[in-house]
Order: sequence, then C-alpha cells, then structure tokens
Amino acid sequence: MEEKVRTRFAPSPTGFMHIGNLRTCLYAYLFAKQHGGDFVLRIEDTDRERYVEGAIDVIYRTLKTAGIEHDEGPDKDKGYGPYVQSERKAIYMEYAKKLVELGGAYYCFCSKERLASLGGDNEAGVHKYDKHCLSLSKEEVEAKLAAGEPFVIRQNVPTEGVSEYDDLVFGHISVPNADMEDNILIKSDGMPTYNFANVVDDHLMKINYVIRGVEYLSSTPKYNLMYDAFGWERPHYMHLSPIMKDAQRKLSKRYGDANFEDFLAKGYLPEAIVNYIALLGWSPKNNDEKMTMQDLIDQFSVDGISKSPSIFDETKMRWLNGRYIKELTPAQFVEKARPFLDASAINGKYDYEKIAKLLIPRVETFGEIAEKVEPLASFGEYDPAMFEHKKMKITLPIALTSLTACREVLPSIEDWTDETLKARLNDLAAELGVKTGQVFLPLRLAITGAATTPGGATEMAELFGKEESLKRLDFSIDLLKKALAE
RNA sequence: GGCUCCAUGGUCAAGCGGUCAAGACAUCGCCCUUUCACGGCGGUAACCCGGGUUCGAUUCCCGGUGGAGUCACCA
Repeated sequence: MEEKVRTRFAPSPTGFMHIGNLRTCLYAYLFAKQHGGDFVLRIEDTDRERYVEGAIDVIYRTLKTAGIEHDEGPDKDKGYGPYVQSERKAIYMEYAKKLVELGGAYYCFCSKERLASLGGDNEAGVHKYDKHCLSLSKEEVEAKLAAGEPFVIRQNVPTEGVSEYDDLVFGHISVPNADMEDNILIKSDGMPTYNFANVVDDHLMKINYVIRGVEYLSSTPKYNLMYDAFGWERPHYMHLSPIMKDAQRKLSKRYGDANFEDFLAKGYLPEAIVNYIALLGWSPKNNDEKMTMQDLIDQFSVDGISKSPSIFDETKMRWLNGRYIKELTPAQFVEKARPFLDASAINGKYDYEKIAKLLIPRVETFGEIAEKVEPLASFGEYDPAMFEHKKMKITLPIALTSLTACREVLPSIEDWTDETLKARLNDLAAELGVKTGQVFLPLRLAITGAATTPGGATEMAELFGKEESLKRLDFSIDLLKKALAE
C-alpha cells in the first residue's frame, strides 16, 4: 500500500519571504496536494543569531495571501509537534546521543583555535576536520563531559567509498565519502544544526518527499548516512534549481529585489505572482500559461521541472499580471486597486468604477495607475498647437469648426453616456461631411487638454459629466479662437 | 581549487535518434483606431565547441568551455 505523501516547507525566520523560497514552498504544496497528501509548515530557527522578530508572521501572511494552505504547522498541531525547532531542542540531543551510540556520530572537544590551525591546507583555503576526537576513548569522553568541557557532536562520515541516491529531478547522484566532512550536528550551545535537525524532524514528522533547493543536492548523501545509521527509511528527494537575478547572480533577499510582499506593493495580484513563479523552472504539458492554483495542482509533474537555473523576468510576470487584471470586473478592480486609486492624483474624484473600466485594458500592474490617471487630474492652459494633426488632416480652423458644432449639439443630450455621445457625434461627423476622427479627436483634446489620455473623447466626457465637459469645451473654444486671432 | 550538477532564440521553455527545432514574454512591421492602450495578423531570432557511436545526432558517450551549487558551531 502506498504511503500517504507528506511534504514540508521549512523556512528559517530571517526576514522576508523571497520568490525563490516561495517557489520551493509552492512546489512542495502542489506535490502534496496532487497526491492527496499533507503539506507541513515547520519553522527552522535553530540559529538564534539570525532570528528576526516578526519574520514568522511574514511567513504566515505570505502563505495565506499566496493561497497556500498548510495542513500542519505551529498553529495547527496534528500530533507531530512542536513544529518550531527551537522548541525541540531536547529531542535532537536525545537522538544525537543515540547516534553516538550507534557509531554514526561522536563527541568533539576541539577548540576554535585548533580548528583554525587546520585551515589553509589547499588552494581554496578550505580545511576539513581531521576526526581528531574520534579516537577519544569512552572513558576520556565521559571524563571531559563530567568536567563540563564544552563540546559539539559531529557526524562520523566514512573516509572511503561512495554514497549514492536517486533524486527525482536530477537523477542519480553519487558523492565520494572522502569529500564529505564530519559536520557538526549539535552545536556547543546545545542546538542542532540544519544538518541534523532536518533529518530528525523529517523522520519524526513522517516527511517522505523532501523538496528543497539544489544547495542540498550534494550534502544529501550525508543525511542519508544518518537515516541509514538510525535504521530509518530514506525519503525521496526533489531538488530545485535556483531562480537567478541574471546569469551570474542568484535572486536573494540580499539584493532586496525579490520579496513577495514588495511585488504586492507594486500592484501585482498574488495569483499572478504564484502563477508566474510556478512556471519558472517548471512547464506544463500543454501551452496554457495562465493557470489557477487548482490547475497547478492537477498538472504539476516532476518531469516538467527543469534542472538548470532560471532567470527571473519581471517583464513576463507583468504581462501575466495584465492578463489577470483584464479578467477583473470594474467592481473587482476597484476593490483590489483602491489603495492605488486613493494614492493617485484623482483621489476620490470621479466614479472609480468608470475609471476602472478605462484602466483595465491599460495597466499591467496597479502601480501604473498613478501615471495613467495623471492627465485626468487637472485641466487648464495648454498649447493649442496640439489640435493640429497631419494624418487626420486637422488644422486649427477645422478643429474650431468641429468644436463649435459639438458645442451646439451637446447641450441637448440628456443621456450623458459614452454610447449615446458616440452615436450623436458619429451623426454629427456625417452631417458636417467630415471623417469621424475630425470630430472626436479635437473634442477629446478640448475637454482633457492632454495629448494622451486613458480613453477616447466620449469616454472622457462621460467621466467628467455634462456640466464639466461643456465648461471645458467653452474654455478650449476660447483658447482656440485666441490662437487663431494672432 | 576539490566535489556535485547543469547547458535549445535576449528571457521562460517544448523536444526525449529522423521535426521546415513548438509555444509564451520581449522586440520589429502591418491592420484596427478619436490619443494611449486592448485586440488581430505577420517577421527577426536558438540547439556552446570538438571528437566519437549511428544510415542519421539538438537528442546517446567522452573531452573542452561556460554557468550553478557545495566544501561553516548558516540554513
């Protein structure tokens, strides 16, 4: 019988949640859900020096808005807790001692100084621990322990042979044992290192599919050695290539350029971000790129995961975000973009839903709202030369004729909407015997005073309302007359 | 530097011995058009190099080159 799939996301609370981390989390979630399994959240805070206050809240918040729901975690204990490593200290020590008894680890009392003297013995200046304390007899160890000497516990890695395993995405991996160091499992402060904690926790929490970054690809044999020493069943592994900022640099929080919440602040929709990062390093069988979380769960597959690093392309994410925005109704747009609308120059002015209708096909992120809406915020003196339009064959006199005709016709219109206005203006163009553009273009310019606007003449007119539109029209006709008189 | 891994257009990527080497983003051109957009149509653009294996290599093997990861009392 197949074992229930259990995956986990195990971030360390060191600050913000960056995109690479989120993608790892997403894949672990997708894999678990696809197989009807459990997705566990575990907090790896064994390094108290890197701990950042509030970081755990960021993790919860990110998961929630990204639409990733964990089945278990510090806030949902299903019997495998605690799910925060700092609260499991005693557990690690217990298992470390067990591993020592089993011969898979040993106590080490070497001083920092002695360790430092081991360094620099090759070109890269890399040193390897010499297993000095492995030769200590049981009595010597007991004596040192009794004397209260500070100690660490190291893994005892064989010096010969090769360790191998099969990775779900990278295939067969084999590493010479001689290249692996006797890493520290328990630090002198009694806390475990990642090397040890992840093995113990994954086993105790019954994690059978370990999904994480490639940085662990070559150290995984060491973890397997521990599973073997304990007599535990090894989990399946799925390592993921990094997301890069460019060909050389990895995307990281160090550059402060890839935090999930930063993208939210720039006006990206969480669904779009999740959709985009799912596609970075994985591709579906078909060519549909816009996918919901459910689509992702259904279609996720290990063989679609790529082995090489992928460069993060914000331009493409913008495009995808634009597609999501285009599917929003004006009401939904307003709901989601309200903070951006309020922060723009039109704050509170005009009907937001009407603005939304104009903005939906014109912005790819909410962050672009401010600039799009800027020309609508004010009206005043402008250069009448703007009315000249070669391609449309519009000169200042022609513009004046059109505007004057508009001024006569418009006041009688009761239903001041885009559709009605458009119909009437089309008729007007026919009556005047001119191209429609020769009426619409001058009118748009006349009531907006701006060369480019997010919408046409009649849309702008509807937005401003009848009274304001006519007022502006009068202003522009005067401006044009003055210009022609000179 | 040792070890592990990777290598298709500018970017994300299909491909898994025989294809005119998909698709998407970006870019360019045209159409639509009342500006800006949306939309539609079309174009430019790729198998890192050198050896093998094979009737035939982007695909398999080896070497080179390039890139990533790792070599911590960080994860």
